[in-house]
Amino acid sequence: MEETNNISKTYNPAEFEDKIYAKWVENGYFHAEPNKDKKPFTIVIPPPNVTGQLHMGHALDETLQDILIRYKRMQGYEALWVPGTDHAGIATQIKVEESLRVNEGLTRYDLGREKFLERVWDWKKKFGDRIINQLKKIGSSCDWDRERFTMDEGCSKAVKEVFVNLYNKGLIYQGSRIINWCPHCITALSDAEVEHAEQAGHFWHIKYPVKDSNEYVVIATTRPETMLGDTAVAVNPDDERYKNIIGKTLILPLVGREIPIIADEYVDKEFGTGCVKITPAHDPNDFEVGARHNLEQIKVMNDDATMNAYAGKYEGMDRYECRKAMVKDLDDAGLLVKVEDHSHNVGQCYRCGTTVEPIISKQWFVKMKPLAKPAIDAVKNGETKFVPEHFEKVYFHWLENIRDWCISRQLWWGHRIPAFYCDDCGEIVVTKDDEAFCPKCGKKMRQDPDTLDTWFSSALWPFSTLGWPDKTPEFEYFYPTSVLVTGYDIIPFWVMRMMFSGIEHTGQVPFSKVFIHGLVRDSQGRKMSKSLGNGIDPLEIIDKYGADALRFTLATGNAPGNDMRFYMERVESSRNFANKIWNASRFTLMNINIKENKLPDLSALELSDKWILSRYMKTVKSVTDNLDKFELGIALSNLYSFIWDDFCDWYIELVKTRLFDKESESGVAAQYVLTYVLSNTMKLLHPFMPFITEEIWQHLPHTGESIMISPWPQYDESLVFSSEEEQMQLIMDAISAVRNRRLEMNVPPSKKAQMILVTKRLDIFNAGVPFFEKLASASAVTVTQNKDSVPDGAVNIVVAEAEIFLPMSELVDRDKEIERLTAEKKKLEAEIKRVEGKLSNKGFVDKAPKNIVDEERAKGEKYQAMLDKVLETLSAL
RNA sequence: GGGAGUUUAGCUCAGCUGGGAGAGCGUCUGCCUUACAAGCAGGAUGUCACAGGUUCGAGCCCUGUAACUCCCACCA
Repeated sequence: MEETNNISKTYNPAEFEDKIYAKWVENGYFHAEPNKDKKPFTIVIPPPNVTGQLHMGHALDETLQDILIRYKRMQGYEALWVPGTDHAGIATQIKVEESLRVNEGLTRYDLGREKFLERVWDWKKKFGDRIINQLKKIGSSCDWDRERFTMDEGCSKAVKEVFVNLYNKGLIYQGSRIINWCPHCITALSDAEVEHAEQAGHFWHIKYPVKDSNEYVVIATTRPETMLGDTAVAVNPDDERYKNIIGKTLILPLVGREIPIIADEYVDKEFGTGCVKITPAHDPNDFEVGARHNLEQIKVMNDDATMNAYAGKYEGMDRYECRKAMVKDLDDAGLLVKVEDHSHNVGQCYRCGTTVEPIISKQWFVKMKPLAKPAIDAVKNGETKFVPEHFEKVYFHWLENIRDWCISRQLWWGHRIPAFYCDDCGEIVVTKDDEAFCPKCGKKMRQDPDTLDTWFSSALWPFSTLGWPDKTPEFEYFYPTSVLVTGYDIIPFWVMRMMFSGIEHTGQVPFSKVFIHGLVRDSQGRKMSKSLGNGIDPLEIIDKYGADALRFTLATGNAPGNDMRFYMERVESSRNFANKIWNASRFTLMNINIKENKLPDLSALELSDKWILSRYMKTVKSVTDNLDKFELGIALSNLYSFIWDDFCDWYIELVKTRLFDKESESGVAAQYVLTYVLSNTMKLLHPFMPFITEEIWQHLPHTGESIMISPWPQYDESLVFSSEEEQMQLIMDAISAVRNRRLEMNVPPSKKAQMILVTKRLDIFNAGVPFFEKLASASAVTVTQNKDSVPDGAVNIVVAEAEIFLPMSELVDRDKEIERLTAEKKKLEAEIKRVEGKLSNKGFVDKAPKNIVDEERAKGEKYQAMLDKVLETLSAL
């Protein structure tokens, strides 16, 4: 990064972003090592799925993390950002199967497990690399030496360690229970992986005849096909209507099987007919009832939700086909009493949208209650804090209502379950070893064919990536991590599971802060999705507007945890901001010939210098404070207005005259201040817009290799000049007032005018003379205490502490002037009335803080003085 | 059926512990002022959803109402 003042005329991020990133990587600035002399600051990336490419939500997530990590790095922390990707079991397997089907007409079974997995690894390589490249384009300062993958060797080791430990503690068990089954993905799902959607359905009322009698009961069901697996009908024991038939036997229609009528508290007398068919193999409640009454469990479906042999004549039909056929048969048999419309919630697979089937199945589970408790406590006692805080409620709600976690998946892509079976004697061994021999008969054992829920490995990510279960120096130093940055939609899947896993396996919470952000939506507020085709590719935005503009857009105008809308006008305005910075820097470079970046002696500072330094210091403070509070949007908007309004619109304009005379003492001082403020402001902006700030910083006089490893600006009280700020404010207000009047009177800027400023505060306004000349189109300025020199009929402007006259009597329209002054008078009187109202309120004067009361008094005096002048002018007319 | 969030300028949104309503975009007026027309200067636009309450003082705190959004939920 050579030092030159030749900086291209227009802001063109494509010219330097990639080059700068390559330099950063080359110099190892992103790399972190355990370092006793520094405090660690650690973030592990929420690993993007290797299913495809990054979307705008990722861009937001990465931008926020990069802002935090760069900020802390500059503050002197040993800042580590661990990058990586997630194997995303179901999601990736579906993608690869789909591509196999479309491109080659093959299924995974055609290839076989081993060959299929090779294909998935190919896919992983391709998309994993693409994702890493996208991360780099955004500017992410990840430690690429520590890039991880949820199925790499280390993560696999951690997974086995955890599985075996939990198994040995009795916290992992195998059992036959009702789970959510996706017939399309052919696998079990956890509760979190099921989305519920309201669906229009029916309530079928069906007669079940009582054996050896003309009696019958009527049950109501939304899933008639499951009656093939009914093994009882239940009524409430207190239901008078049915008391006398408890214990009798029913003939299951269409099947002919005999089933008992049982009594169970579970049945709600008020709902439906008060009789409930019990299908223990296909419904979680019925499963419980069945268990209490020792009922047989008859599973009537295959894994793909077609009916099996227990369905008799319906065998081979799809579940919905079967439903239709059965309803018709029941109707034909006169057993269908009525059909009601009924909308109810149906579970759908979160990956493919297929309606899940609750089904009995032998799976592996994690016992959640003992793990949930400490995870709840850790947030309750503040060891881990959510930002914004209200997301803790979501977290608590999940953990407090949690049921055991089904972790086995009938997929090929994922961590193989480390359990081995002996086909001869049925012995089970759970081990970290890759193979096992039966402890009883010595025979080589068969490994469980299933894999683990993707989230099982993601749950270990904060420590598996740092070397756990080994006590590596990295683990010892960087763990627990500092902040987790993620979207609120992923709290139940991931945040919660990392929490209880971290506490259980490392004895420590995995992170002390959880910084939650919202979703990125399209311009109409809709979720960006493939099916709607409304997604915007972050890379396209970067190509066109630059990564800095994208980052600015994502980091601004939004409070933590809230969703945001993304649209091009916002990106354009971000790019315009970058362009503004670019040009202000170009101006600076064109006007300095100093070689050092330092401040001149305080004695050399002029009013405007003190003003901008003071404003700058306040910006340092607000940006730092807001970053510490995760208020990135506020921090950034403070910087925006400091740069654009204070630095560009005022300071640069104020010092132009001095800069024309580069060699003068005043000109040199201006160069130093200009350079100092710009360069340090670039530091404040660097976490948000890393590329442009580096590019500019490199061109300015500097010490050190890169802005990204330069120290974060410190707040320095000695550079806060409050009275100069106030003085400058009065001058600026006067300038604005003159500009306003001139525009009102249609005076072109090219027409200069004499200006007489009457004030009692010569000390304040004398310093403003050059500024009035430069910025208020004044040809000659007179600052005086009396009105003697004011010609008759001059244009009059009343401002705080002064009255300004422009001798342009030919432009003054007496009637209009009276009208304007009357309006002014009204306004001032209203203000005075408001202030007086407050001050005459005894409660206010007595109870309000003194500084507030004093402020009001001062305002009152100021407005009164202005009103007096307005009245004076008015009466003269 | 629970729970959360939102409601502020034409649009999109800020507004930190209560002390005279803000930004960006759009719009209107005037400017090619040699850093920037991706710009400069100036202007207009708000019963801060509604109704109560607390307070000297409420966009902000409390209660209730309405609308929208989201999450959770085994009434068959």
